[in-house]
Amino acid sequence: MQRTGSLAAQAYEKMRAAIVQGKLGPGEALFENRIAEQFGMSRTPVREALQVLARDGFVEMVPTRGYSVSRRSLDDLRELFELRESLEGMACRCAALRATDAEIEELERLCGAYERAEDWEAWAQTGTEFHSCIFATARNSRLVNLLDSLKSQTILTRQSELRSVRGRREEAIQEHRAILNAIKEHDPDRAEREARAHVRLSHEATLRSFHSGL
Amino acid sequence: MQRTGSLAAQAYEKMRAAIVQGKLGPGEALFENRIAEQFGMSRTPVREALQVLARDGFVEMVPTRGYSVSRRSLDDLRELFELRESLEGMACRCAALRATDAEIEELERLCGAYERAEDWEAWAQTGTEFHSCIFATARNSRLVNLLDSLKSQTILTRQSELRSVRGRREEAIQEHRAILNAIKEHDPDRAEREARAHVRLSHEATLRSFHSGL
DNA sequence: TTCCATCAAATTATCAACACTTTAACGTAA
DNA sequence: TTACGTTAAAGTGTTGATAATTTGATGGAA
Repeated sequence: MQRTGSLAAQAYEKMRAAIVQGKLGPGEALFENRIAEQFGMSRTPVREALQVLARDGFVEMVPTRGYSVSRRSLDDLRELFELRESLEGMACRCAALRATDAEIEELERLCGAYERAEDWEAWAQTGTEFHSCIFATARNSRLVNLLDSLKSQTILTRQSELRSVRGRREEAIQEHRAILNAIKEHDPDRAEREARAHVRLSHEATLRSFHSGL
Repeated sequence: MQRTGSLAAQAYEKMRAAIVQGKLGPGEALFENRIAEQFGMSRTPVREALQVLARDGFVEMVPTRGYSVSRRSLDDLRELFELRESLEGMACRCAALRATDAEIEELERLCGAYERAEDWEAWAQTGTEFHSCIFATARNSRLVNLLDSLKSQTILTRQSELRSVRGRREEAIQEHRAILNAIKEHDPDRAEREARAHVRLSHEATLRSFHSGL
């Protein structure tokens, strides 16, 4: 699917935004023809977008019956974090094995930028850059694709986590630093362990942020 | 995509088979119209099948430019096995945490069937059933989907591994048994460790089978 | 009442045709 | 000769229409 410009890509983005923002509630049925009419395009790009949304876990698809917005639950959150723990752990392991001096330098720079970020937007930005750099260092394109897909599904939770859990940012900084140090020393076991701990703590913080309102 | 009957599903299966069997060589360009003509259907289901094949890693897609059969390489093999190690490890960890007595009994039965299997077809069948049962026990639908997709990409290598590497089957039996024991004792750390070792050894055996001819 | 067959409405699956984009060949001029 | 603009061929992106499927309502028979 063309990432920009194509109607399919536009339909994907619109629907994803609507789901993430809660404008489309969990379990709500989605009909190709109505959405196509609403977006002012034919059913084909809508259909394509729906299939990608299904792949990414935003909607559920039943052949010859239709689509509906995925019902999010704490179980879904658990599934996502289990996957992230597994995959980010492996990514950091591989990064520790394969990082060049230049990449380590770049990671050092990004980690510093993350620590110095002042507002919430900058945290999100630099944090994402740091993670992306690690994933690139892992030299596994399939892993990167999967983590990209997972990331888009956890965008909402990430915001609430960093924003509403007191002291979470300071913890996250330390965890990033620990991962970086393990990669610097080319210690794959420790890199994986630290990365998985980071994801687990993030999961716990997210759950706390849910309990405390949201 | 409808799993049976639908033209899109048929197109998917035909193309996947052609790629796995080498009838479509790596890098070969795939054109919607020619394939549609060849299969006696319109471009729509072909297009849909190509997009799913792209998701599954069998073909590469460049927007507005077209599709081509993925170029397989030792690097691809490495990527796939790294993912399997990560995900199967997590699956076995979760299974050890969550297995009920009934599930353990079922796993025991399947493991026994695997050990008693006589011909090559039966090994493949019972081995797949054993793995599937573990994945179901892990209670993570996304994990299962990903592993399904990965499995379909490693079908060719699995055959050569078990068939051509002497003693690999006996090793695999022991490894399965070790995983099962860890799950039985609800020891997630050991279950994950054994599963990852199993995947790593499988990777090594596959590489050996490549060296020894194929 | 309850079960089953039938039918109509709604929706997905597929098709053939049209519109846009990319590529590469060709010709022209510096 | 080489660089560059033009253009036609080929292929993907999109459309609106048609075919096939599913679902639930309706009505009759056991």
